Amino acid sequence: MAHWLMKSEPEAFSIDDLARKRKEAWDGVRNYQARNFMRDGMRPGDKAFFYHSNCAAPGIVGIAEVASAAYPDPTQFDPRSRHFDAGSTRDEPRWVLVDVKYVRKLKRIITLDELKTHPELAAMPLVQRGTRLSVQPVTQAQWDFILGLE
DNA sequence: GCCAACGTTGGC
DNA sequence: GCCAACGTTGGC
Repeated sequence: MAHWLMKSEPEAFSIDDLARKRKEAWDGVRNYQARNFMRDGMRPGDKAFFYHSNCAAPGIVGIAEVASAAYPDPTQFDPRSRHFDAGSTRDEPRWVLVDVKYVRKLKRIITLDELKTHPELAAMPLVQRGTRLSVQPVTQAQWDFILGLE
């Protein structure tokens, strides 16, 4: 079973929002690399760190579970959506999403600052300069190490 | 196919 | 709100 990290701006959708809704379609991903991870890598049952980005204290705040295979993101077909993509068709959708369901919050936020201090995590795209990938793989070793920090 | 311009991400 | 870094677009 693979592990992942998924970023969300808490102002748009936070771990508490997921806790309340239990399950959410992870729409709006418009980056090919992130899409490919969802489409080709994710399987139901995979676990993912829920990461809060673009906020006062960026960091890992919880755990979610992949709850579906990848399927077309409906927002790409909706002209009123900010994620609308005029170049995508229903026959050949460009963007996909997965459903994610709430597992739990961490006992505390493990901040980006803290993650950066550990050499064990230096290979994570998350801590590398200039990387903006919003869906990224996490190795078993990194996963276990981070949970050990909790 | 190059690359400048543009838009977005996301830490700070 | 700023701005560095990056990905995408589109003219040529």
